Amino acid sequence: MQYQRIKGTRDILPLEVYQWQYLENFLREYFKRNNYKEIRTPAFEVTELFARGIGDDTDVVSKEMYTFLDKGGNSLTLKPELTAPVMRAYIQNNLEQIAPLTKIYYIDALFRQERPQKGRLRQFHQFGFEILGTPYPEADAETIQTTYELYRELGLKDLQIRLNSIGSRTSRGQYLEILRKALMPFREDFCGTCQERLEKNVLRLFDCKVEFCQQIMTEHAPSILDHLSDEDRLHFKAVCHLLDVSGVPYTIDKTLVRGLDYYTRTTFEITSSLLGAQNAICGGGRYDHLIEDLGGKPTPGVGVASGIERLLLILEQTGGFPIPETNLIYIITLGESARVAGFRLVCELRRIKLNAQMDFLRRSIKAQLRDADREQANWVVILGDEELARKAVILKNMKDGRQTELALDTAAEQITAILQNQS
RNA sequence: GUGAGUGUAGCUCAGUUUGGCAGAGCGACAGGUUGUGGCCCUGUUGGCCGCGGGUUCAAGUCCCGUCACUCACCCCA
Repeated sequence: MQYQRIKGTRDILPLEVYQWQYLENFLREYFKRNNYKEIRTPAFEVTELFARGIGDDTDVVSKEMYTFLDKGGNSLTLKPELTAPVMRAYIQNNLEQIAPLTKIYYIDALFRQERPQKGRLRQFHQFGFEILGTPYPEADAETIQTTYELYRELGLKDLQIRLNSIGSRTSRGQYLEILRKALMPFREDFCGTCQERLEKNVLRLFDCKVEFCQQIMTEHAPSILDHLSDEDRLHFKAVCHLLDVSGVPYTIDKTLVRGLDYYTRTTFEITSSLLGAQNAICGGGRYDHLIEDLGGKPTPGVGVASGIERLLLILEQTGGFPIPETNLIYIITLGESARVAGFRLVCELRRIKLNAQMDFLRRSIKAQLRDADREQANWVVILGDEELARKAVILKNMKDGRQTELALDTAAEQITAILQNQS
């Protein structure tokens, strides 16, 4: 048996890696343009960080983490999520001392031990960004607007933005009691998992796909939006207004509850019909207590995380990738001494920063040309013993097939001149 | 953790119903053109039919087991 990839991981092969590079280049340029600075954190952290940050009772922490003991007996975990590590770095490095407001982004690999399916992997990648230091709705609105605009620039269409407020911690606590009380009378009518949810995590009842459960919920579940504090309501209205003003389309979905414990007030999610059952391309929201929960000074924050594999899945279907340019100059040689001269020419071209390559398989001219074509070379240099004898090379344009003869000694300079002339 | 589907050439898949020589297209390689790519034509290469056991004169095909992958549930990006 050959060695195999670990379940839920993927090889990114040479022919598809340009898609990743295209996206990564775009993201770095986009974030630079929007004045976000990159942050990179280690691949693993102490397990405690995630238990505290994400919440012990969440699925991510309770059953999906890659956790192990190091030789010192410390419990460490491959990061299943990025906000908590970024907050740890923010606190540990006193970033709040540098400026009262911090805008940071990241592109990174994450690990969760789940059953893989479409758009879900055990090692997957996210990019995301965070705005730290402000409680005001402008930051919430910028987070959503910036994410939406990013997708729009990539050419994505038919995105649904779902927006909700789950209130501050106090008003949410009160609401959860009201919700539980309102649903208790129907306890027996719910499906098995929902009966458990009623005990452990009432908010999740909104997610159930069983029709009858949904019917009970629409008929009898009070909306969180009716139980927000005045401050929460004003904040939410302000976020909506700013989105209206900036032309970002959204729908308020009072059933949207994010699965991580740290969220307060604003939560949102953007979905695409081009994905499978896991149709969220990103999710995010406000977290006003996370930093203090992790031992920092009370600092409000808001942010978003977007799945890179899911984004690529969409771009693949919409033909969102530009064709990569090679600018390859392929040197074809025929004969022993021509091969040596050709090698020299390749080196010379590379020295002046041109993309040059020669055949290493000593193939026929036909095979070398076929290879040049496959490699999408724009130009081919043909150098056989015949040409060598008269100190010349043939330069062939692969687009129109025309050939000209150049002097071997000055071939590199002449090629440079031709390329410059052309563009 | 639960459920369903699929495993045959490098890739995409026929062949399984009704057991009887292991197939196609694409790709790769070569020839058609003494030293000229793509298009076309011809040929060549390429297989533990996922793995193990069973039934049978005979198994890719039927039976049992097992592994892997995919999709879905839970939950999330």
